[in-house]
Amino acid sequence: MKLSTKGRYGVKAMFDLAQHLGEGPIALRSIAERQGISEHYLEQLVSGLRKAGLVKSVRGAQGGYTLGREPGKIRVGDIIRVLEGPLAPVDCVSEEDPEFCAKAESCVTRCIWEKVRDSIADVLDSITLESMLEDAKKLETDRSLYMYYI
Amino acid sequence: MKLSTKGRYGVKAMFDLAQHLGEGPIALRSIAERQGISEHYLEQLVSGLRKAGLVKSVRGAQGGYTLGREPGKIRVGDIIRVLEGPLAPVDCVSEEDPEFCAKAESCVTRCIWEKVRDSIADVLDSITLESMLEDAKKLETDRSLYMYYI
DNA sequence: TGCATATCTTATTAAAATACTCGGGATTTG
DNA sequence: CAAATCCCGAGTATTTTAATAAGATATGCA
Repeated sequence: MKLSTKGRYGVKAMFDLAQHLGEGPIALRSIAERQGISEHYLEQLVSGLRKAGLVKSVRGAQGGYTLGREPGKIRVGDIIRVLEGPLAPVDCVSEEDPEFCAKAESCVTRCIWEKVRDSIADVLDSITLESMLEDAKKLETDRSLYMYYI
Repeated sequence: MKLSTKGRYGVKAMFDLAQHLGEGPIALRSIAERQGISEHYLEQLVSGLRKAGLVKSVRGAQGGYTLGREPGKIRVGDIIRVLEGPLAPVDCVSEEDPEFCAKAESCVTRCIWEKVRDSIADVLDSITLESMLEDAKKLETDRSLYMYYI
C-alpha cells in the first residue's frame, strides 16, 4: 500500500509550480533542483501531466512549465490518478473499468476494498494545490510565531 | 497504491477460517483450494500470521489452523499490517518508526499522506472477521430474496 | 543566422519487489 | 510405521521501479 516515487514526485513538482505561479514558465531543472529529483526522470512524469492537461509547456529558451489551470481546480487526486493509475487497492474495484470477477456480487472482501478506495479518494480529492498553498502559509506563520515565543 | 497478493490472500484465508469456526483445525490445503491460492505460497503468509498470534496451528495428521482469538477481536487492519507492514502511503508517515525527514515540520505534502494513512486505518480497523461474517450472511439472504422475486 | 536553452521522445538498464516453486525436516494421528 | 500436516530455508522467473542516455525539435536572443 505504498505510493511510488511517481506520485510523490508529481505532487511535489505540481506544488512547486503552484508556489511559482505568475512567474512565467518554470524550467524543469529548477524544480528538480529545489525538490531533489532527477531531472530526466521528472521529465517523464511531467510528460504524462501535460497530456492530461494538468500542466502547460513552453518550448525553447526561457521555456518551461506552468499549471494547466487554476490551483483551486487541481486536486491531488487528479495528479495521483495520472501518475499512478486509477485509484484502487485491488484491481477488481478500480475506479475505471474494474477487472471482471464472477464472484463480485457475493464477495465480502470486495466491499472492504471499495470502502478503502473511497476513503482514499475522498481525502485526495478534498485537497487542491490552492488548499496546499494556504496550509503552507499557515505552517509558515505558525512557525514564526513559535520562534518568537522562544 | 495497490495491495499485494499477500494482503489479499491473507484476508481471504482468515475469513475462510472464520467461516469454519468450531470445525477444529482447518488444513491449509483446503483453504488454498477453496480460495484458489497456491498452497506453498499461502504457507509463507500464514507463518507470519501465526507468529503474530492471529492464527494457532496444530501439527500432524488432522492438523491445521484455527483463529488465534474470537473473530470479533481480529480486525482486517491487524491482518494487513502483519502481511504488508505498517500502514503508510509513504515511509515518512509510517505507523511505526517513520523514516526521519529534516523537513517534516514544514512539509505540506506530509500532511496529505498522514490523512491518507489515517483514513485507510480507520476503514481497516473498523472491520472485523465477525462483521464480515454478518455482512456475508446479509448478502446471502438478500440474494435469496432477490431470487425469490424473480 | 546561429547558439544556448528548453522541451520532447524513445530506448536501455540496474536493482528491487513480487509471487511463486521446490525440497526436505519435524510432528502427530491412526 | 505410514500418511498427513505443519515448518523452514533457498531458489527463481517475472514485473515494476527508478533511473540513465542519446538525440530530435522548438524558441529567444545576440
